[in-house]
Amino acid sequence: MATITDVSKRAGVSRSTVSRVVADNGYVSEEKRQAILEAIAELGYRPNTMARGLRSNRSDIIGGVVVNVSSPFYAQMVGGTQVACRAAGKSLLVTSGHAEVEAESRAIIELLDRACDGLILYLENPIRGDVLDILRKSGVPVVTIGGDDCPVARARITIDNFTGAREAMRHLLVLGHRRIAHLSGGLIYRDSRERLRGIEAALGEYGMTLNDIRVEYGEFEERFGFAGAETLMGSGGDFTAIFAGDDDIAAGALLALKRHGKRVPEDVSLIGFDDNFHARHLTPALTTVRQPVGEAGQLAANLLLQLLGGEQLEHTEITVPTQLVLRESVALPRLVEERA
Amino acid sequence: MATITDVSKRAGVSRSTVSRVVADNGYVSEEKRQAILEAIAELGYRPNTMARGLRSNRSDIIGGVVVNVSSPFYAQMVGGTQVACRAAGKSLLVTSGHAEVEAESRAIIELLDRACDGLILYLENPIRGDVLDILRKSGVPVVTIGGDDCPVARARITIDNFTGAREAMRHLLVLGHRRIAHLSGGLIYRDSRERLRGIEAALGEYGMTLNDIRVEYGEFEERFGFAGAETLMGSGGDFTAIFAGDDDIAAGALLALKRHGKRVPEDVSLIGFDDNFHARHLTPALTTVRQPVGEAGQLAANLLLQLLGGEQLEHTEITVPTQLVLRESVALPRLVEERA
DNA sequence: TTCGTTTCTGGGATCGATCTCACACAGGGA
DNA sequence: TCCCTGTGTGAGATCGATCCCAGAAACGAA
Repeated sequence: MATITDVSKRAGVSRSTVSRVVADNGYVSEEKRQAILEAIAELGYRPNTMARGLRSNRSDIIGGVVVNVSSPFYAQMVGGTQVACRAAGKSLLVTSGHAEVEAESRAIIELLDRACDGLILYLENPIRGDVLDILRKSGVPVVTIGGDDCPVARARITIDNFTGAREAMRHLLVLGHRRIAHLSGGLIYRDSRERLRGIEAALGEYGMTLNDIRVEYGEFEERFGFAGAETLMGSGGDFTAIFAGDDDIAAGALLALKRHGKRVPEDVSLIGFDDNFHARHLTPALTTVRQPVGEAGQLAANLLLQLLGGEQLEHTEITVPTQLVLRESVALPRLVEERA
Repeated sequence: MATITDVSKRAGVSRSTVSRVVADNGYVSEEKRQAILEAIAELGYRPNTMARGLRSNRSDIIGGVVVNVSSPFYAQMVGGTQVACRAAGKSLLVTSGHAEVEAESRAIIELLDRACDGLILYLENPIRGDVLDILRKSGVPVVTIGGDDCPVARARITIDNFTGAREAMRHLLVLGHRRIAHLSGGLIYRDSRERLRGIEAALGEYGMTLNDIRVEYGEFEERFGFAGAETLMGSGGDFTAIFAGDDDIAAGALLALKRHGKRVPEDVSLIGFDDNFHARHLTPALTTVRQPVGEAGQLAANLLLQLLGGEQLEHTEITVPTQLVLRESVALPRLVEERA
């Protein structure tokens, strides 16, 4: 591989001058600039990122941590982030945190070791104290998506789970549903808690509280949707609508409902959250709340790039809106009464 | 940040000795080793990856190119690769090639610039000549997944599209289907071509050729599935089964079939390819061919790691098997005759 | 002419590790 | 005694860039 010295010799100038041309700063005569560019082309010179990084303490790498890169949800987010990074000439190095403190900690440390210029974190746990210290000491700017408030984060993207869940719940309430069940992804997840708050808010508008509906807690997984719906039906089954914590849960619930001969939406209305890849492929197509995941990832990247550009955005918080997507899985509850 | 010199001073030894302890090679007395480890812990020393990389010409980064990181299919592959890389203490840097020559070329160059120790490439186009030269000159080991034969690849993972498609087609033929349509993802994709070969092979076993079935060419997209099925039905619709190029196409076709009042599988059997996230969520659940994408990604990483370990695997080729997954979308064709 | 400013260039230190080499010493074996 | 091998250690070169600084040249203004 050709080095900057090779180029400088070929062009008959010093390394400094070559460096100036490559970095496009400082004064260089047009004549030498041309000679250098020519030499670069002839030798196929590409600057050594390691050497550059070592000296300048920048890597042009943005580090990212998400729960799981292989899940479609996070993949979409990463995709959005990558688009923004690429446009700015940065590479994106992404790691999975698997929603475990230990893995998340290691992921952050690894990225820091790689001398990332900045980090985008989607964590499920609060950052461990020692990692927080290292992070703070490193001075690397951090943007978080979702997750809890992180003391080192200079900016934060929040997905509006609250409003999304409130809208979804309102939708059911407006149509006249009152006997409603919610299959929650579990209180350990901030997302779940936010959604519950949204549900509560909607109920409040109708003079109801969470106590007036049936709530089951589980995991963000299809099998919980199935099991949860089974439980609901086992114990009376007196409900006209199910609000699932996410689309996977909804898919499981749908299976269970069908197994019990319940028609959706004629007998039971079903609503999900996420608008993931298979929401519209379910039968009936699932009414759900769309999260603009890719946009969130892109926004996070742009905020980080601004920070890297020297802009001061202390504790900026951007909330990206969710959107209720009406499909076929929700209907008026009176259809149930008619059958009865 | 503490440097190796800080550690050496604190422990009262030379940098060389510290380096030996960190790299765990060469002779170091137990006494000094302890002192050094202590100093490392106290100072929170972490070796600078840039400096190390610059000197040793290794980055411990594996580079990957896939078509599109945000698609679930590739995300799964990347997930598998990452697991293997992590286990070996390597980071994975992935970029999207978007199935375009230009983007794929840039992606490879970028990874090379990052001094990746090795590359895993899932490309849709043959590598451009100039990139090939750079790649060759760099001496970086390359493993390809799918895609065309790549001259620089030291090993290659192939997903057995041929056998998968043959099995799927056989499945239809064994059940008695003869009037069959195939919605191909398009001849520009190697995968499509392989699948067509598989289809041909199965047909051959029954004394038939591709001319005996109806083939429509399009894209690996749901809307082609819809349009393709519409076309089929528009022109007579004399078929008892559709073999879709992939599950997205199948999903589109299913929509079109339903729209025309065709029941699946009673009126028309439908079979897909991929076993992607929504295959089993369709109604009826889709019979399809599973591609072990994650495993392929993992295998590729392991091969690359072997290469990095110095093993000679010139032109190794591993074919990972596909598997027919029987669900609900295929039935005997005679049901159609009965209705008629 | 002198001074100041702008333009242009190269020397050399520097980033933080690795790695080769020289050397010291201990313990055998001939 | 001499030599060899194995063990342990540090000095210093090196990787390939960046970047500060000194200084030259050109130009105009005073």
